Amino acid sequence: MPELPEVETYRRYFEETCLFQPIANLFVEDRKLLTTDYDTLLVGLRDRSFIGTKRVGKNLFVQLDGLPDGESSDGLTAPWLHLHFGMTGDLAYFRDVEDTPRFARILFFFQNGFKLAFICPRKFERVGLIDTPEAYLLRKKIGKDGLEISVEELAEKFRRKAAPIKPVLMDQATVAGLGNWIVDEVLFQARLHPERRANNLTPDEVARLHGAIQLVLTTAITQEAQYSRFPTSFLIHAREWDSSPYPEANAHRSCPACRGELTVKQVGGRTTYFCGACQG
DNA sequence: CGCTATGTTGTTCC
DNA sequence: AGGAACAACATAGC
Repeated sequence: MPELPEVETYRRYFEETCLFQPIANLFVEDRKLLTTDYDTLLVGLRDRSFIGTKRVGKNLFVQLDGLPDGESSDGLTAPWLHLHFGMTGDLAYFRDVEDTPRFARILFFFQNGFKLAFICPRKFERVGLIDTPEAYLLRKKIGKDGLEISVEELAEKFRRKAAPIKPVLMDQATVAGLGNWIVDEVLFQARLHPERRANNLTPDEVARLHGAIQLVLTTAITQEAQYSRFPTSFLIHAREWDSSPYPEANAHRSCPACRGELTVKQVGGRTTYFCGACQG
């Protein structure tokens, strides 16, 4: 699930549940999930509290109390926790042990008895301490957030990209937060073929694309990324991850605009849904 | 059993 | 050098 709208939903959930409670302990099932070694992470978290959150693209940053932003007095601590949800990550805040969700491979124990589970079904998720979100984003070459980028900035990113527009939009350096299904939805809403070359788009097409990014992201966040609640004009329903007992039927779901048959093919190495008629 | 998967990264090849 | 293509990662679910 975790593209930008899901991570934004997790961020709000985290803010509502986990702030201003000292941390007592930490459980990590598999240290491969950590980007900071376990002992350093435990020392950095214990007796501290989360005091705020920030999100850029699919990255969630959580600020810890006790140290000024970006400073590390003893070399063992850092003031921000970074979480990346991979393909299947999720959060769950709970108190009773019997409510521990499946795949809760990382647990933060608060001193008030509540716990935060970082649910990691496929172990593609990552957690660790960082100095500052800004330094992390720079190091990882992550571009502007999808909700923040301007049409001019987007056009500039496309200017020298000969690749198909789909992988260019998937690249977090172009714009942060768009993943496979959102890019398909954005291209459908903008009525652009996923294999159009990024540097061949007209200014009007770039403007449409920018508008579609805003539309899809804001719609998804408003619905808390519950796909079934999205407007019927959205292509997402052709995927229907949660409700289709017949996968082969999905590939032949019709276009929400013209009711023509959808095309399903690999573009940029990912399964891509589009309407050849509407997105010609 | 075989296939696919919402993401990122490292390698290889131009 | 820079970019594009693709395999690999680890596991679940169908």
